[in-house]
Amino acid sequence: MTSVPKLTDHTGYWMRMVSNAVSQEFARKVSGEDVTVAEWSFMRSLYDSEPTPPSVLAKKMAMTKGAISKLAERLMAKGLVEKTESQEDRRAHNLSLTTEGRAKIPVLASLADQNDADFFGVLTKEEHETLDRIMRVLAEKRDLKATPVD
Amino acid sequence: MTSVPKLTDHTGYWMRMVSNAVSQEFARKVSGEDVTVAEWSFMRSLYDSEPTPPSVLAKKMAMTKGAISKLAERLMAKGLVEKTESQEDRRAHNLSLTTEGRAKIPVLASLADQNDADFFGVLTKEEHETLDRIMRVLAEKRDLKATPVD
DNA sequence: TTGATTTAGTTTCCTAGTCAACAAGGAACT
DNA sequence: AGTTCCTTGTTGACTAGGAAACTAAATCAA
Repeated sequence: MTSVPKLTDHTGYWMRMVSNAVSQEFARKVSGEDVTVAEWSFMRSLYDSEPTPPSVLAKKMAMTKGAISKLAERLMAKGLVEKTESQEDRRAHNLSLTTEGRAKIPVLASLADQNDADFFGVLTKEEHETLDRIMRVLAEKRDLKATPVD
Repeated sequence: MTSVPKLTDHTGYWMRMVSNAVSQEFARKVSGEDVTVAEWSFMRSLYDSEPTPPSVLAKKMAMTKGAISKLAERLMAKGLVEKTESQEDRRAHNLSLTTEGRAKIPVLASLADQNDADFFGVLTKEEHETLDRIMRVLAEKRDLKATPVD
């Protein structure tokens, strides 16, 4: 018998399901701070290297510059990010967190910690470590460096 | 020192990254058959239980009925799915694969196999089995039953 | 220095979802 | 039967992102 494999026969299927659930739950958590997952990712990336041009953020987050442009605009509208014109290059500008934006970082980070704990806390320490290691191996093999967002 | 955890400190981060890469690569593969990942998932779900009402598909795929309605319309436009009116309930109808749609299933399924192999083939057999098991445990704990799509 | 090419960022159009409002049929209660 | 409530599916408004066209500025080449 040559039966067609089921959706559930693939590891990718389960990973997508779990990953989506993790993201959705995290989205729910951060929505209390009036922020989306993409916005958190943007802000956390910025936190490491302010001020930073949009083009660098785009690379870091593996998003198009168009998407970054719109994301930055939303964050500026919320007063969490600000733009400063570049001196050297009149096309360019740099993005930074506002005081308000920076103040949110530890709050959001602790929600991220909490989310990981909520999902992976059911695993044994060893299982969790194994999972983490395998994910990093897979990312490494594919040369995945960016911050995924959706 | 109370430093803020990095994005990369969370297992969820790596999982989202790997999962997105798996999905994107699969999307690329099935696009050659002029089908999206959501469409594949829809068709494969249907394959198990034709004919089936949209409402059941929505549950199975964890999508809103609105999304299913539009997805079904796209698939009908492509001639891969067809609709038959229900006899008992004049609001309802059932969805089935067309002959053409059914013929695509084994092709797409083998692309799914290929995709899993491409990504997880770099792991040892034991690692792959462990990963698969952990994913199923996590899905089980959260009572995740549906077919994720994006 | 001027013309061509490259780069930075924005904007427009498209896709694919959610959510909420809706129409219409069915079911249940009186 | 009539009223109310529930269920089925569709639609429209909205959101978030990608792709590509576009603008303006910088760089490079002759």
